[in-house]
Amino acid sequence: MERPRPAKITMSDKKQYTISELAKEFDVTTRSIRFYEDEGLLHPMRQGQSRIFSSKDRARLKLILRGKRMGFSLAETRELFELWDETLTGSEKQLLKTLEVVERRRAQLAQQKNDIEMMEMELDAHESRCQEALTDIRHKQQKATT
Amino acid sequence: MERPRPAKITMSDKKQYTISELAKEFDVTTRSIRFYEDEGLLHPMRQGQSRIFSSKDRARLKLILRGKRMGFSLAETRELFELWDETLTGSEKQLLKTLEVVERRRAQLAQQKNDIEMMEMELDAHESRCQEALTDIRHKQQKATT
DNA sequence: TTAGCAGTTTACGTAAACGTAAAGCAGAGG
DNA sequence: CCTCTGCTTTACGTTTACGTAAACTGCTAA
Repeated sequence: MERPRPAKITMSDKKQYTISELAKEFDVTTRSIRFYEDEGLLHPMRQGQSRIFSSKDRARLKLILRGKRMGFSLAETRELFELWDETLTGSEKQLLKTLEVVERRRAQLAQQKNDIEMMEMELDAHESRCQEALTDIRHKQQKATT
Repeated sequence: MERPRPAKITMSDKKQYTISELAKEFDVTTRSIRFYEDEGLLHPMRQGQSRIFSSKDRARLKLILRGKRMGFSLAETRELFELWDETLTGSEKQLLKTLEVVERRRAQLAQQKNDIEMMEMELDAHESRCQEALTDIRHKQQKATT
């Protein structure tokens, strides 16, 4: 009787996602995703009582996680989201404020790049010291066994 | 009677610091500094009951704060400190483990650099959109006043 | 029909990183 | 001598970002 399947959630082109799909893809718990929704960072639709996430939600989740890796709080990320959204509807004053925020973020990124470079240099230095200490130790072992 | 001042803590070459000096210099609260000590990240000497911080402590505080800007937890920073310290005394096994950790950090930094680049591109894009929206608005205002 | 997931809400628990209030000691200046 | 200022400890409070448990719903496979 091959009836057409009852309109599965997962369409072939994947414009929609279940909570566990996203959880698996990005390696976060469903709890976290729900929490992000509660905090106003994601706005999934509902089918019955189940959440359905759009590709926009997916993109946002990706941004949230990137923000976390960069040390941003959820509040900061939410602030960015809200600014982005206001870009479409905002007044001139709003837009100017947004540009200011963008500049501040840029400065922050510059600082972070600096921090990363310093950190890399230190890693280099300590790696060298480590290597030296290692060859030293091995040298001594060599001598001890002769 | 010009006696020599009673051995002031602050020598001219500044190898020692009080808690509030460091707090001011790095714009953190004294509470935070004490907390870092409690967590084993700083090890100030004592003069009576007052803390005296060495320039090593100062350097470490700088590293702690940099770590925070990069999104590191205090535990992660402490782990690094401990590894650095072990470099001097560690066994071969210890040193190899340290090298592993260094590699992991490097990978993390690479990821962060990537994240930052992406973020910068997005800031560029949104800034452009903002600028467009602004000229649009101003255009309309121009028309409205003619 | 029953069992078993996957999902839901509600709510209390927890770890990290401090904030903040209380209460006390110590030296310097008036 | 008294007070002020800075430092100290002790300890409870707070925010963020979830973890975890309980109890319920709805679909699907056996």
